[in-house]
Amino acid sequence: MTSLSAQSAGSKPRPTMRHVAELAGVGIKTVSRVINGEPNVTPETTQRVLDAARALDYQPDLHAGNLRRSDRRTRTLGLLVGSVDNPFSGAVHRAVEDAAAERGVAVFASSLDDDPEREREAVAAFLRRRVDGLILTVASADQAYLEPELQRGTPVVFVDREPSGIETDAVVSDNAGGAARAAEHLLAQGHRRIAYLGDLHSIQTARERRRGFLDALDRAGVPIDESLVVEDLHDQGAACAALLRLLDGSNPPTAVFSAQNLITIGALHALRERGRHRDTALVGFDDIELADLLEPGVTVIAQHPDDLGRIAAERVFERLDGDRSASQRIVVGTTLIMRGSGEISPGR
Amino acid sequence: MTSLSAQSAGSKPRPTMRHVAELAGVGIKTVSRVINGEPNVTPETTQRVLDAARALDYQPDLHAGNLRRSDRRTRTLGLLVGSVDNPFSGAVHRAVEDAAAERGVAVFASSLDDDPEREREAVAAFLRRRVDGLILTVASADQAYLEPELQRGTPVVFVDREPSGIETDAVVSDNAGGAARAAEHLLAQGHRRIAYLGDLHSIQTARERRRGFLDALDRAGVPIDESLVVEDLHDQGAACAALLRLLDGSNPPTAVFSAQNLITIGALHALRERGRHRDTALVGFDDIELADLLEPGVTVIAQHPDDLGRIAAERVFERLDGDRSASQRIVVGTTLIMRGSGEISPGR
DNA sequence: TGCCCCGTTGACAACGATGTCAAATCTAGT
DNA sequence: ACTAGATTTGACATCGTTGTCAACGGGGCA
Repeated sequence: MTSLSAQSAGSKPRPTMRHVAELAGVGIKTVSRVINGEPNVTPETTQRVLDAARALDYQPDLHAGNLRRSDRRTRTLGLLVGSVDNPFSGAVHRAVEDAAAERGVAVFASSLDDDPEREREAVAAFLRRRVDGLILTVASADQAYLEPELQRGTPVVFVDREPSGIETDAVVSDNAGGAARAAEHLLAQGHRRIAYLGDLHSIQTARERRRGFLDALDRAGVPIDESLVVEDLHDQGAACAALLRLLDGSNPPTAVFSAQNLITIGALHALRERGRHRDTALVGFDDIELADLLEPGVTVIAQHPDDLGRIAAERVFERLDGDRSASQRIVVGTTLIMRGSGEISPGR
Repeated sequence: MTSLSAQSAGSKPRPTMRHVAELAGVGIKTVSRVINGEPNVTPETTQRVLDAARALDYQPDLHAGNLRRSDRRTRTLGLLVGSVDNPFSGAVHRAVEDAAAERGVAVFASSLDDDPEREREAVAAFLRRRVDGLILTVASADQAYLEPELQRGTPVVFVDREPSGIETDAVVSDNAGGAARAAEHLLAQGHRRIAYLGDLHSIQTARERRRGFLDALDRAGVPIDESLVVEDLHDQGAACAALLRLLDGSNPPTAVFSAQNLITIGALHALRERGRHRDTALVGFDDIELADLLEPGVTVIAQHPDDLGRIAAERVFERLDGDRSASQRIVVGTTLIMRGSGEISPGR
């Protein structure tokens, strides 16, 4: 007969160590020992416990254990990226996940959307869940609010963008260097009127890329036409519209540097729309899928998001393993991939 | 002077409600009331507690609370997708995240890589962390192992692929219908020799797409040339190689249906490599970025991963809110997007 | 003035697990 | 056969929080 005092919604209660212990006829601590592979349990006892655990489909409660355990590790990481459906973020995420999974660590992922408020909320959500470490892409102007958490020993590693107002590890692309490389490449083709299409000025990497680009023009002694430097483009549509405006102007650029993947896609649309894709050079920052199949292929300064993610995760685990050395700023290089669009000369 | 009995690594201890209570000069239960916004606390007491919490940078421990709380909700979801760096998965993930964030729920994301073992490990990792619900894309042949968890009342919703060996909610694309639509579209252009490039036969959606495709040919009375039906292609390289082989054969296809996004990209490479992209028709299953900028544009059967993710998340939350109705199988339609490649006729 | 009631507060047990420690059992050595 | 020492086992406190419940104090009413 089934018990009359069943659960409310017909759902069986979740088994605990106590249930397993009862069924196996041992003490609860012995179950704990078996589940955690601690020594000094006879093979027969071990087997009885394992059988009981299997019979009840017992799953240990990591958080209850963590509450009492001395290391206080939840084996959980918090990851904040631009957006989980952006390919760049996806690659970072995947690299972090791989490094984490290897160590039995699960990853909370959140999307930032370049919103400082989402940043704060995501971090708070991570901390309430007692993640062992944080890997963050940030949008706020100042991350000093993380200082107390850092003092408590929680590893915090910044990825993609550098921290401000706080001293901690960071893994970033060589944004200025990559942008300069793009500018130099276009200058080498003979271009002098190069448009710059950039992301929100509030984003640290966007400022870096702009700086690298402008510095390179400066070094080459090319005067800067302010009307060709457009910032605060945050999606394909805005980028497309901005470039259309430049192309339709009286003195259009002969080359374009688009400083982010979505902006590059918007620029590609604008060039096609005006039929200028074969005579206007284009170099994009960040690689894009299918760039090699377009005609012309899209020349890009490729970042290495997988390296960013992997290295950031490794920093976190090194810190968790006791590394107390000074915080590092690790710069990952970029790679110029020539596919055609960046090798168009201004002659026409 | 600083205390001599400081922390080992110079890290301050994490404050608990007890510390806040002490600093505010109140009982610990009063702190709990304030933090959780429970009624019956005077404004002055509330203020003192909030000040103390702020001063200590107190963050409540969600898991400790959950242990005692009656609802036993961790406000956490487990999401298993193909791979977090696949654009389709990214869109599903983003939709789930948005629905979850709205409710203060955090999301664990894991990549499946179509590996049954990873599936089991990811699910176990989720359950040890006591997620409130599971949204799963699966690779195993049978998910009966989830039955006990389902009995305990944990909502489990399958996304993208249907469950097997278990009765629960599922949100899937109309795979057979979409594949049939692709076949019909190519047939309508006059094609009779249409190649099928499919994913691993072990994947349920791959079998569905193959079935839909073959059934459509059958209905049209077009004989099936087995040599044109290639399965078990799991990445760009394999797809590219397979299509090259077909193109180099004595009787190449006049049209190609590529049944998955990576396969479509591999097919595009193969067609370019042989210079056949303007005379061989191509329809891909699943939309791909930049498909509209290629020449010809890539005709696709677009899925709606954002809808899949959003609806799956909604199902989970409805179940959590007490919905005990029979499990549903929700089918999300696909959309044929004509961009040129699918409208090439066999004539040449 | 005295009583009741309600708003406010805190002591205490409990959630599911692990660390500590002592009790029980076994082994071996004399 | 007896004891020392090692091995196996479980009772109990505890982690940070919330649910229960009782105590306290003040206001309103008879």
